[in-house]
Amino acid sequence: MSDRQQRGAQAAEIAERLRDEIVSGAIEGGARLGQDALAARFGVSRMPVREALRLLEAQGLVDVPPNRSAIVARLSKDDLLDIFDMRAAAEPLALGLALPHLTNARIDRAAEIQRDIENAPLDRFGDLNAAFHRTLHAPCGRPRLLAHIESLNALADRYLRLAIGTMDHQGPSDAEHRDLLEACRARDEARARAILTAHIVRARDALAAAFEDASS
Amino acid sequence: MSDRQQRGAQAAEIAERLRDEIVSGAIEGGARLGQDALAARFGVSRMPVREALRLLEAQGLVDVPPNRSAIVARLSKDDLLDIFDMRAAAEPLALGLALPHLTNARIDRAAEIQRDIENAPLDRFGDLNAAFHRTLHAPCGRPRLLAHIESLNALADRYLRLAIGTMDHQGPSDAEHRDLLEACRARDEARARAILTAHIVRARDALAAAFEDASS
DNA sequence: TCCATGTATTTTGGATACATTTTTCTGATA
DNA sequence: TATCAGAAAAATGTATCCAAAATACATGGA
Repeated sequence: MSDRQQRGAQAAEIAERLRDEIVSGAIEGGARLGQDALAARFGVSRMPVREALRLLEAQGLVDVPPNRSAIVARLSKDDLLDIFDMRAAAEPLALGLALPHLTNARIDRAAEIQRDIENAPLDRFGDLNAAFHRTLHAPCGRPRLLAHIESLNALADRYLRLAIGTMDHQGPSDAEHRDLLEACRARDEARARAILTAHIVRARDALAAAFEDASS
Repeated sequence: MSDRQQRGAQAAEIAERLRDEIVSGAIEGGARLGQDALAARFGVSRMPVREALRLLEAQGLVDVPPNRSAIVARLSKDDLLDIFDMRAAAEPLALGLALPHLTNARIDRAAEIQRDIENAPLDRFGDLNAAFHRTLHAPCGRPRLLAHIESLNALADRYLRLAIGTMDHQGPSDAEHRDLLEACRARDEARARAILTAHIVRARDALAAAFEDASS
């Protein structure tokens, strides 16, 4: 860990870098994550590596069976449905709670991120999309709920990256984002929640179809 | 760890015992969980203790600040709302997904647990209540969703134990459970979800009121 | 009396070392 | 050739050791 910040942050740093590699697909599902190999790679002992693996396990990105090497969680259609249905339950809740505290300035910030999404390269879509929704959800003031949503988004990103480019997801998504912003500006909670739910459900179905194609 | 099962299970065992003590209130919010003290108490080194604390942190039961002692998460009304609103989002989803796969035999098993609830002493309510709902949710076939709900139930139990006995929660809860079973027998998804949502929201409000009283 | 500063103690984070389990490799046998 | 047994190798789980950080405490000053 060349640029390690300070004592007590190594595990978090390792976890973050591994998470990026897993989410981006650089490490594929089913890959073995040996503690020794990771320790050597990051230049630390196995101890912080173990903590990092536990963190990733708690987020559902790796599986850590006792006495065996950690394995990157495999992708499956059932898992995809599991994740996206949880998002469809959690994110509208956060949005609805945030709406009364949502300032116009913040909505403008989200709109700016949406403009970035429409211009930036595809491989940045995951990050920017998460930032867009996070901007709208944050004022809900529910730390556990927000952490849960972040965790789900990391899981969802793996499926998104698989399918992105192979399908026309962008067009509908951009339109839905703009509708969502409009409903937020009008402070129309019911409509905003409905749009967000439909947004996630549509993404779920599109990705599920793309995943089936890719698996066959 | 006198009765430790086998290599690799110590951390999980310690976490489970600590979780029971935290949920039951034997250890109060804000209490310091020093690694050395816990290691001595369980007769192991600090290493499995550290893993156990990480597990509990992932479940939201303890806070582990860097370079400082872990402390049991404090209870607050905001946290209570956070937890119960997430339950109200997640559990009806699981129930709705489970309903098509729910057998009459399983509904009968849930009804039996409900009878136990009505007869058993109050301090068993948390466990039995969780078992009741788990029985109805399990057939949804969504491992992540079910794990999420279990985790939320552990957090919710802390608030339940605080208020139980000081309020008349049992009567309404029993009636709602019976209504829920009836809706399940009729395979009426919309009604079952509505009852469950109302059940959780009512518990949330009752506990929030009881918590405010206790805090004042 | 209260607050600030410096020191000593306590406690955590990480590295190293050892024991146990799992995995892999070898070789014999059907 | 395929399969199974056993041994060697590798990897994990735990204990112990050392260093860094935080807390507690004592001392001195306003």
